[in-house]
Amino acid sequence: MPAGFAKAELIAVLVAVTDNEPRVMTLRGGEALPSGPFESKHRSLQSGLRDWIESQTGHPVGYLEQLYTFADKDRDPDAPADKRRISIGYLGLVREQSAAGAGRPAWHSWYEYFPWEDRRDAYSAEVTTITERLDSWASGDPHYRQRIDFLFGLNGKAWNEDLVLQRYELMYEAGLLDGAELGRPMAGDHRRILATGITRLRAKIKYSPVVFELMPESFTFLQLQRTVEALSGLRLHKPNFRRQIDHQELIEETGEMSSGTSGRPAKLFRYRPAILEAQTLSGTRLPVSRH
Amino acid sequence: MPAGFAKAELIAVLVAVTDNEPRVMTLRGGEALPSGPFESKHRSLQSGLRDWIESQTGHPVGYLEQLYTFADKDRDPDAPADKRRISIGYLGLVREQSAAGAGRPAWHSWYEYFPWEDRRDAYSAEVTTITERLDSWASGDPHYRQRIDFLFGLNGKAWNEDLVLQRYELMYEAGLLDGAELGRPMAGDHRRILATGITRLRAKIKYSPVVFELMPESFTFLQLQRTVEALSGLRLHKPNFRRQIDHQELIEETGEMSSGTSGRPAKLFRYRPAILEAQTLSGTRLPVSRH
DNA sequence: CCTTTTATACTCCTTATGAGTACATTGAAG
DNA sequence: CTTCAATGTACTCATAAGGAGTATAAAAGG
Repeated sequence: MPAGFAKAELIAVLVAVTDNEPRVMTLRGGEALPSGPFESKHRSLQSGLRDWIESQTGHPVGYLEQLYTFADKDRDPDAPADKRRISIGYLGLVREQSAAGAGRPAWHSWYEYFPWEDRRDAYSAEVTTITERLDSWASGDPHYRQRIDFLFGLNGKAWNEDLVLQRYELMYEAGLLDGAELGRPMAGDHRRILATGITRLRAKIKYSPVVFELMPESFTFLQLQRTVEALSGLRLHKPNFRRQIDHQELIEETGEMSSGTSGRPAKLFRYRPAILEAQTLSGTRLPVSRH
Repeated sequence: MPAGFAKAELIAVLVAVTDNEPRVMTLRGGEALPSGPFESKHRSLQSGLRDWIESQTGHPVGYLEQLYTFADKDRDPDAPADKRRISIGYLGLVREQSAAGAGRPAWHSWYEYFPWEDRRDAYSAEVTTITERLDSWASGDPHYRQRIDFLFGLNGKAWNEDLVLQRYELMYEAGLLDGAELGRPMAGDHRRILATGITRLRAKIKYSPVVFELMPESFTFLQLQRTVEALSGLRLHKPNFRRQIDHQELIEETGEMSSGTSGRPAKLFRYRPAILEAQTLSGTRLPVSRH
């Protein structure tokens, strides 16, 4: 086979949020991400993947974007060099998990695989284990010390929820992921691909209204907040969250009220995709000169 | 050949800034981006590409990141379906253009290909041509009207320099790119790949210190500003640019002064990569609750 | 000496954001 | 029926960041 030919497949990180847990679609009892060979019948990868996902989950994919193409040699140590496997990863958001599609997919909380990424409540016991083991691995090297502090928010540094992949890679490098003690493993490099997806999504919710792809038609402020909290793994300040959302004019009242919950009923809102154009919220951080 | 095998190649958007112009490395007289077959000898795509670029340009690549994987069917209409070409695109930044490497690469300003993206000074004549032709294409459809206004900053909307790819795709859809009148064409879909690279870089300079990969060892504030202006295609407000930069503590004085220019000599600065950890500047836009 | 060009330091005002307080409604426990 | 827990909603206050413009300093060149 001439150089330049390789086995190509698609692999999907499909996310939904149910019961305030971010869930990812898995196969093989939760140890693999859905993937399949690169089919040639569709015009684009995107449209082909979209069809495939809808047949699997029974739900339309609200949002789909290319994540990353994984092709390093060490992902598949046994494969011959000229048949290196290329996986084109996609991140997809679906509105809710389905009962059962063709492949009977199972949805698992992504914190099963990355328990240390959930900082909504008390840190899990794993966190101290991790930092202790990282400490002994670094054995006083100031360069690694600084990196650990930065990635895990230690010694005065703030925790940054976006650094999912970098934390995973440090732990991998330190040999903490060989056993099954720290989070649930996955086949091959699927857990790294999942980490890539979480990283992308956590970054994205800050400057783009993708969260609404995960919300039902109408929802309360608190439901929206809980969804963002689930994704970011952080607790948010309620009044400030409200202020930020309605300052952006992304949602509007439906006129209905929530019911069935304890506490005072809340107004229901819906997303206003009409405003979608103005979405590129952040816009500029450059000090532009407007004359 | 079984399904799942495809021809894979690497393609690079290599950027340098010289004489206040953002330049991209090209082959074949400026009509193609450098690309090559997927070689299997390196551990990762990244390291293989890095070596290749250094041999081509004679300069080390300061920064290299994966851009996007292009695989749509219509990029190569003549190819049989089962031999679809997959191109893995990378964005690389080099410090200056070299005299001549092995492949005698030529550097062209990226505004040759996208003249409408340069808004540093008076808009080029092309801009009015474009909006007129888009207008007649949209022929009053309010949906397209709104999209044109948003993408090109018309009718009260602000120009957003990040929407390079979206503008290119709208123009493509409207059939404005068939001839050679609007910017210089490139082979195949290379111009779209370049648009993807520019889009990524323009977004990136806002929240990450990648600009410094394009700067010489020491530089003045104005040189830095001119580089950012070249990349973003915008004029910046000088005092505010200064304030923003030194507020971030990314650079420090070398102690030297600039010379040889007209006007008052300026202090020279250097980048402080020591602070690189704290780079993730933007950090949070979520109203986190810190207890 | 005066003009041009670049460098650098401020001021002013508005908006965004972190943090906390106060009060309103509901259902459930006692 | 009262109280409380849980949720919803409206504020205030202080600080930081950002847009816009002004003022002064230091060089080169006529």
